[in-house]
Amino acid sequence: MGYTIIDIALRAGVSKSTVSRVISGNGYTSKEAQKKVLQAIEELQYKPNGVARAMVSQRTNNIGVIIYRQHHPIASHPFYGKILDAILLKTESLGYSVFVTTDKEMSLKSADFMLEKRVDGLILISRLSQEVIGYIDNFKVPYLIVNGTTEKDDVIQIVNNDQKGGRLVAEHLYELGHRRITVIAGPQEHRSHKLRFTSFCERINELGGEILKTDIYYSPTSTFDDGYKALTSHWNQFSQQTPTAVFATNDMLALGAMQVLLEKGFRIPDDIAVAGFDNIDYSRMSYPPLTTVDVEKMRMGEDAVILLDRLIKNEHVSPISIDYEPKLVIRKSTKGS
Amino acid sequence: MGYTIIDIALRAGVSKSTVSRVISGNGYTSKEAQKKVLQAIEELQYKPNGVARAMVSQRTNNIGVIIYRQHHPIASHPFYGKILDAILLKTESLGYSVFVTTDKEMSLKSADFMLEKRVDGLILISRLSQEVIGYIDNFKVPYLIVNGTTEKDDVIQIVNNDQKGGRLVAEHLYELGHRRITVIAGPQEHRSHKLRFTSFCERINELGGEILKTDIYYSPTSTFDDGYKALTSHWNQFSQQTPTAVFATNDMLALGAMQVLLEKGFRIPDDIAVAGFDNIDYSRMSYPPLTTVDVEKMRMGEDAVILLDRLIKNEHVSPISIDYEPKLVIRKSTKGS
DNA sequence: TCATAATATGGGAACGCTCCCACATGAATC
DNA sequence: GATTCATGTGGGAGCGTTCCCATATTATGA
Repeated sequence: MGYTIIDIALRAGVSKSTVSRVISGNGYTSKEAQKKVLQAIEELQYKPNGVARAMVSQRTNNIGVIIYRQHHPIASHPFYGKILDAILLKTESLGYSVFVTTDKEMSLKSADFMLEKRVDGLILISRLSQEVIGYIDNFKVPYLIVNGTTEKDDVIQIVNNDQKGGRLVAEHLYELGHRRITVIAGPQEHRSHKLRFTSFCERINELGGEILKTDIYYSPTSTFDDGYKALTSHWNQFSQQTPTAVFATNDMLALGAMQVLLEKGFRIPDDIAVAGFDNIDYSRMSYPPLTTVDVEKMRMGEDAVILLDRLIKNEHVSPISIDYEPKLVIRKSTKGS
Repeated sequence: MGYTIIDIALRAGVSKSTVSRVISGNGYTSKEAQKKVLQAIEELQYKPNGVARAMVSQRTNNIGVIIYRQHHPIASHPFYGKILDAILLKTESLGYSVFVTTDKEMSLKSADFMLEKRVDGLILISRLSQEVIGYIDNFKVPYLIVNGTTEKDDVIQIVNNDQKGGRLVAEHLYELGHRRITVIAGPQEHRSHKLRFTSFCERINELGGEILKTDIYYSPTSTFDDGYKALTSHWNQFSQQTPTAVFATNDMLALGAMQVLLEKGFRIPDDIAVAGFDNIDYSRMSYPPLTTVDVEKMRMGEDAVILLDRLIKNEHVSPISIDYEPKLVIRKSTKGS
């Protein structure tokens, strides 16, 4: 294998303790010793062994990210992938390495993986099962949850204010004069979809409008294809009493629905307006670009890392739950220029 | 901290050696001892310490993935993110955990990170600088390169056959009767963009056509916005001698260009056809859906893991370079239904 | 000049595991 | 009855660090 601290010590003519001190910067070392050690390190291209370090220091400087996945997409997911990006960026600056795992329903395997590898902390993304969370909670590893929920009330949770977002879309569409609105509601077990959906409907009611039961299309999953199917499978009904707007609880569903409408020859937004939620990258790339609600994905990931770092360092972390103000992003799918 | 193998030994009334044997399954153990040990493990919720294991076995069961990034997007990148997804999926089944890092130009830091963490192997994605590759090559860590290149000829490289793909698009557009084609050429330092671009032009020439120098718009980067800018910044010129087709060396550029065309009121494909390359998820979600060349992103990631695993286990790996047959995916952006 | 502090260095234990070796038992073989 | 072999067990070294402690040297101040 590679060189060890002892090889460096031998070559520099000092003890391994001195080498250790030079490398870590802890304790006293003479300029002379420093020079010799540094030179030896350079010559041998020595890299400290992180495993051995972790062994004695009881700190791996690794954090684990577990992303729940229902089916395939994980890292490349336009929403979770962004959060992951932010995590990767932020951890780098704090000196952590990141283990990324994904988790299928009910599996404790990914958690075990992380626990055995002894990460310093864990970031759980999306709706992991309570079983998994409970399991992780059993070990004393610090962790927090991003865009998911748990009954445990002492766990940091980072979420978007989805109620507020749902209301923003409702107000926007209502102001534009839409009175008959079709809603494509994503998986209602999922906190975000549920909140977006219910707050949207409530706000419409408050404003004096109404969402008809028959205008609500539920979708058990929330992909582009689901959005596409939601409209095509209800097409007869939909086309007979064409609403003037469609709201989907995330952008993917909205984009799928929009493709159906475009294929059928509807002009957007003249014939029908479409709005989504998440402000994923692709929402602005469609034609027309999609009106949506911006969720601060990057900030979620960043804050997750910052807070986890505090948790790991045993510093006090006061707010147990963080949520971000969503922002309505008006594009041409609801309002032509 | 948590329990150790000694706690288990004490509780089960055996020696730590026996516990170790039960856990690993190596060596002889009596049914009786097994039962006692397993029970103790269960009762204490013991998890073997991966760090200590790695220390003695000299195997961490971790592999590192370094993705080159020019600017921001990394994990969420529609192309590299997919490869990462496949890596994550495949490593799980082989028992590895994955460190993910990103690398800015010229930075050796991420490599150092991985090296110090003592990963068993490395997957390098995209065009990492030769400096970084050379640096990694210095240490004896097994590694391979996905969708990138190096001068070293003993390094496994997994790539798409971009020449073939470029030719496929050329043939498709030529067959459809397009004789005046605008090409948006992504960063030419990048192997893929260069090969796609040159092979496309060559094939057009072979077929008897010609790509005019003035119809080539170079773009130093390859995002949606770059595609958008490529057309808007050349708009006067472009609109005067409108070509009948646009080919961009990746889907993002193509989608950006397509948005400009749609904004300007062009009908696609009737007025102008558009083709991209990569078959990213979003290529089929645009309207009209984008004709493109499918690159087997998932397979690239999967094969990378399989081969790296062999490398790590010191098994023989014969083909030094793998490339995949690209497949033309014809959608409505070139051929209306 | 002698205590005291600051600076500098080396030795050795410890982290939690694996694996080698020594040893003990009982069955099988000669 | 002695020798071999399969089965089972425990002790101890070692993986490459960090960190504590002991010790040595030099500087500081009465």
